Amino acid sequence: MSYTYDYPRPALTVDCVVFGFEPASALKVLLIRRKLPPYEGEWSLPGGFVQVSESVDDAAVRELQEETGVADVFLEQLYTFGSLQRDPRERVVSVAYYALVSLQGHPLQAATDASDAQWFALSTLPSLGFDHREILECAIARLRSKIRYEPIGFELLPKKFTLSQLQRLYEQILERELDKRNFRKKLLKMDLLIDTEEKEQSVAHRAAKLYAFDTTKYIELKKTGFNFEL
Amino acid sequence: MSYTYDYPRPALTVDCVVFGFEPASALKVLLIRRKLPPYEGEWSLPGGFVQVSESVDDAAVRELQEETGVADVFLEQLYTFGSLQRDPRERVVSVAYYALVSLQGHPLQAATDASDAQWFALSTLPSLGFDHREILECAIARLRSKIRYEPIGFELLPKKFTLSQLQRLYEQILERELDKRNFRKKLLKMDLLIDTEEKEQSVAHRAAKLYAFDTTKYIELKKTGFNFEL
DNA sequence: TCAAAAGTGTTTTATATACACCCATGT
DNA sequence: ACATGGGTGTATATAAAACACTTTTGA
Repeated sequence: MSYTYDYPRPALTVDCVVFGFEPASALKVLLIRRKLPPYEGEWSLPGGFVQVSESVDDAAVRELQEETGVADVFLEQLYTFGSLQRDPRERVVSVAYYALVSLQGHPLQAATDASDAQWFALSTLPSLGFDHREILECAIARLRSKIRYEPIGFELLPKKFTLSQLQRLYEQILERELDKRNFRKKLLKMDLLIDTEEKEQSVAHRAAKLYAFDTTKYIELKKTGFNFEL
Repeated sequence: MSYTYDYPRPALTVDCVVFGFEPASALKVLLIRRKLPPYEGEWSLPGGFVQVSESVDDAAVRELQEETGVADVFLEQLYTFGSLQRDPRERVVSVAYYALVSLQGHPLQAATDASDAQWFALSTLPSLGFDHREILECAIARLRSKIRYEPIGFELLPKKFTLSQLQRLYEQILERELDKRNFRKKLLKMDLLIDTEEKEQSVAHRAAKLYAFDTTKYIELKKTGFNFEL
């Protein structure tokens, strides 16, 4: 690697695809309305410039907090988008991240200016500025494949959840129906769900048991070669 | 996303982890010896600055060609390393790539200055400058997981190869022994290998059949939901 | 008492694993 | 004729898939 000191550099940004799920609703993505050109008034992913004084990961956390109020969530690097014409003004390379949040307990009003941030169901997305549609598709693909071999789905649910909520989440992300008995059998067999001894509240039918994911146990099992697979 | 025009920007580089395999030898990585500080004289991954006029992908291709002479190979983005103290001189964010090359037919002498590029077996790596060891570990992890569900192993073999060569490649990457009969059964059942009707040359034992991977057929099958899994 | 979702087992089918010998070729 | 790796099949165990009814609860 050879270094030159003052040379023209691409600008560096982060963009975040924030997935939110609320049991009994659809999987959603958080978008913000742009206040400035280009694409003024259009929807785009939250994001912004990486400062020289912060790591790229930190920049993603900061932008997410600043633009949407979302904090303390699962956030993972997705892919870096580095083609030439991504931004109409100048050369911008963007490191994309995806976040998973449970919509029970992450109200949007925490946002700096919540009026400009909004959740959209994946089926009714508006058109997006820049190459953000492509970034979003990339994030959906990652979520869809990763949820099958890592227990990241739980990040989209409240700490205590029912098996039916978990199943509906998987069905939405994988876009196919799953067999209830086989799904429960497989999950319970892993022995990674803690029975909280509590039940769902105020439902107009038999109340379901609430479970919690046993993260500690999962980490232990993983060390011994265990693979979460669904 | 808000934009400021002239603000201090991190430098942006690409780094490439080039894996090479030669049947009957070990999996190797291509390193170059640094001619300039920092880490002068030490080994590091090939890489360099991203120009404003080229995409990040193109920068990776270019640096690989310039520094090692390697061209026309499988090259895929790995991960972006964006922590603060990666480079002792200034803030540098690096987009890492990994490449897969068959050592039969990619002689190193094609390099601009081959004397400074060298293949190392994974078991006898020198210490590396920057955070390149971490990048390398990340690439190994990616290769190890991806080879199980995408047919990228063939990129490390000559176009025509024997089943034993393929098996030894998998065994090295996965770091465990595989059963010969089961391995062959599984692969042949996928019906993605073309029997070239040729045989291995000049070996001191029964000559093995040479196969070629049927990329066209794989692409077709993938569309219909087929999954390469091993 | 009805509606709505929770919860539960067994059979069948497919896939993964374990395992040992003969074959072809060059020296 | 011997050493070296090439090539092959079957039996067993494990996991996936298919499938329908009873239970609980609130309205």
